[in-house]
Amino acid sequence: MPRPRPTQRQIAEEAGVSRTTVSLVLNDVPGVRISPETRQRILEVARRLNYYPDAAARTLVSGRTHTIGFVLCQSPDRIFADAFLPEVLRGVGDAVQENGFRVLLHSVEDVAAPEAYIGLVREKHTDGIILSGPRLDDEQLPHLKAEGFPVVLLGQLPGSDIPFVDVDNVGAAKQAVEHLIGLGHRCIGIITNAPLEYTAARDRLAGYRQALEEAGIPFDERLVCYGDFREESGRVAMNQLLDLPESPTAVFVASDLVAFGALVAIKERGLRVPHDVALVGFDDVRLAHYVDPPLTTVRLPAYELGYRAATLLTQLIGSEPVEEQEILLQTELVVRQSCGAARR
Amino acid sequence: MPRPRPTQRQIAEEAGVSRTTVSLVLNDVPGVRISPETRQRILEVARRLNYYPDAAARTLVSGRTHTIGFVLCQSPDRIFADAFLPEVLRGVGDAVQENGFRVLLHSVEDVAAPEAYIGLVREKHTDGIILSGPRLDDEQLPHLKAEGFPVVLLGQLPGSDIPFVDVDNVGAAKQAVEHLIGLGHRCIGIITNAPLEYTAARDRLAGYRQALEEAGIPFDERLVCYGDFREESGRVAMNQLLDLPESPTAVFVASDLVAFGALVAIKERGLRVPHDVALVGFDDVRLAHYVDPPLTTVRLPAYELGYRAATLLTQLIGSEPVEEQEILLQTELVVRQSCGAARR
DNA sequence: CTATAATATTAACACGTGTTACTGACCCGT
DNA sequence: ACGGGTCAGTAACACGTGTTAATATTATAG
Repeated sequence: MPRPRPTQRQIAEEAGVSRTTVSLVLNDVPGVRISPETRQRILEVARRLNYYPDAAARTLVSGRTHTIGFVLCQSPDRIFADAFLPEVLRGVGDAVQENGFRVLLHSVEDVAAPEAYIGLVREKHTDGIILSGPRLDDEQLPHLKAEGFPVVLLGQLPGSDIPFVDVDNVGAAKQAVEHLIGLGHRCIGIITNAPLEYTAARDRLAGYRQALEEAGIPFDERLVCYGDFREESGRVAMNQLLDLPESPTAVFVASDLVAFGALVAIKERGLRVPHDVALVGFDDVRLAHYVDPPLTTVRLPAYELGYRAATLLTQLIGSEPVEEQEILLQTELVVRQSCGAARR
Repeated sequence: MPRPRPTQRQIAEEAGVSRTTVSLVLNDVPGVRISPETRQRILEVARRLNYYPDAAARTLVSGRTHTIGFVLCQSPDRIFADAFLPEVLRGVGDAVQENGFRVLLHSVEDVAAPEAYIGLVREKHTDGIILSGPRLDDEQLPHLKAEGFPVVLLGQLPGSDIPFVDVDNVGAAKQAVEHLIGLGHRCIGIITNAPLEYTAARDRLAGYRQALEEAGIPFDERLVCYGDFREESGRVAMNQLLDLPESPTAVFVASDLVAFGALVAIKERGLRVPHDVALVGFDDVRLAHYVDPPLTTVRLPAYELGYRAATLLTQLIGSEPVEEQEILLQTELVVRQSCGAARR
């Protein structure tokens, strides 16, 4: 029969001391004087018995779980989020390990459901949570915020002052469009990644407008079309653009997936990329490297998103004074062939 | 200042009963008679105070965490595993939610490290673990097995009798090769997904041989080349095959990523797929749909892998008698254009 | 030699819950 | 009136740990 797990009591008995002393030694409590011999003896016994502290008991008495919750909201943009999830999780994992925390994963289908993820908090499974893909219709979030429970958003929630980590969508889009302008294009269209209810979509459109403005190119509403995460929406949108009397010579598509649809639409008309239409995408999905022609796009720092979010959260949990609680990460333009830069 | 979380004691006071009664009512303990009025009163107070039981206290006294660990071993085949991780995790998530469990995610860089994931178990964070990508050099696993700690492997470990869930690699490879044979090919090469130290690679090669044998096609060692997860290895291997005096008219590549490399090699020689060389891959990575020509491949049931593994684990934890503890999931051949079936 | 201080260790409480054995109260049949 | 039985509820223990206030022991100073 398997002997039971060793406890501090057993160590105490074998070492001939009280359980209190064992606890003090094992936790290396500062400001407490224990003789070196006793200390040594206890450590030896603990090692011999292969002692590990009981997480539940520790949590119960200390009130801290040393665990963070990673809440994954399965919105329509899940398709996009999925592509980066492994990288983001690696970042989160590395960060929490450095700080002695663990990760409780929780995916939520319907954020509106009252019991969505609140149990993680109320039952004290976690000391804080990362909310990936936060929604405005989230009923619970304001409560948590009000109670001072540590929360970090992966993504943004307009009008809330909850700490977040996100991509600098405005800057990234601006950079992409500037690149097209630099290649000599003056008539540049945009296909958004999603309807404008989504912050990311609005921001990327804003970046597009900023780039035009700074280059002195007038904004033309007809050159703006809307995607909805899915490939097919890109095909439809691109066809709209190509049907214009003056169709654009370049298009910034604010999502790689949508860009693939746009690519299909262009090919269906017998046109060529980048010769007839230059294309720049957004996300740098793995696929982007492989399509024909390889897609110029904006790379998201997925690993860093996770790493920074988890780091920020552990700081908040530790009540450390945190200088920046709203982090916008820079992106990187990956130039391939779809923009026409290579052929110059 | 935020008032403290309500406990059973507070409920007891407000309802004018003992704490024991509160516990009995909230847990709906069978075989205990409590008057309907008291019962009702307690439930109302609990609801009014927004009571949630404390997970740590519950775990401490019951010995059960209602949590499973998902241990992700980052082996060289991580590149492959990543592609399916989100789907697998969805499956795990759904299964555990149905059974009232949670998921503690833990990624491990170096399995050989003694403290790799053993803390999850020793500190009693979990009631059982799913080990994704188990390795033979795992020192801890035999101990856990010996102690009867519930473990389910996602993947196989030859020579161990630990419960596992995996893809039927032999059957899948056989099915793929049979398809090529059905299309009239007699000289069929294979590029493995990995060196033969990997069980999956051995099994897929075995499936290839079985298909040939049953069709009465002699096995030719020269038609076997080896990949190592990465694209580049596919390019090299395909070049070897194409350099043969009698080069194959069809090749089964036991990994999509490696197949992409093979595709490049073929194109570099000015040959065409499937006209000159037919190709079948393995995994059905998202990319497979997009390359030119779209890759015929074997689809892995990623969601189901996760779902079944988690379900099996919760059964083992509950000491339920489980009929099959070694589960091989069937795959699905996805016919696209790279195999030449479409043009018939 | 006594008063004070430093050192080494411990008893006792707290955390919030699950569970068992026990106590009253009440009713029934004789 | 009294033993036996159901009903409704409770006291008490257990789980393993962190932490504070107190105690025994020894050293130091006056």
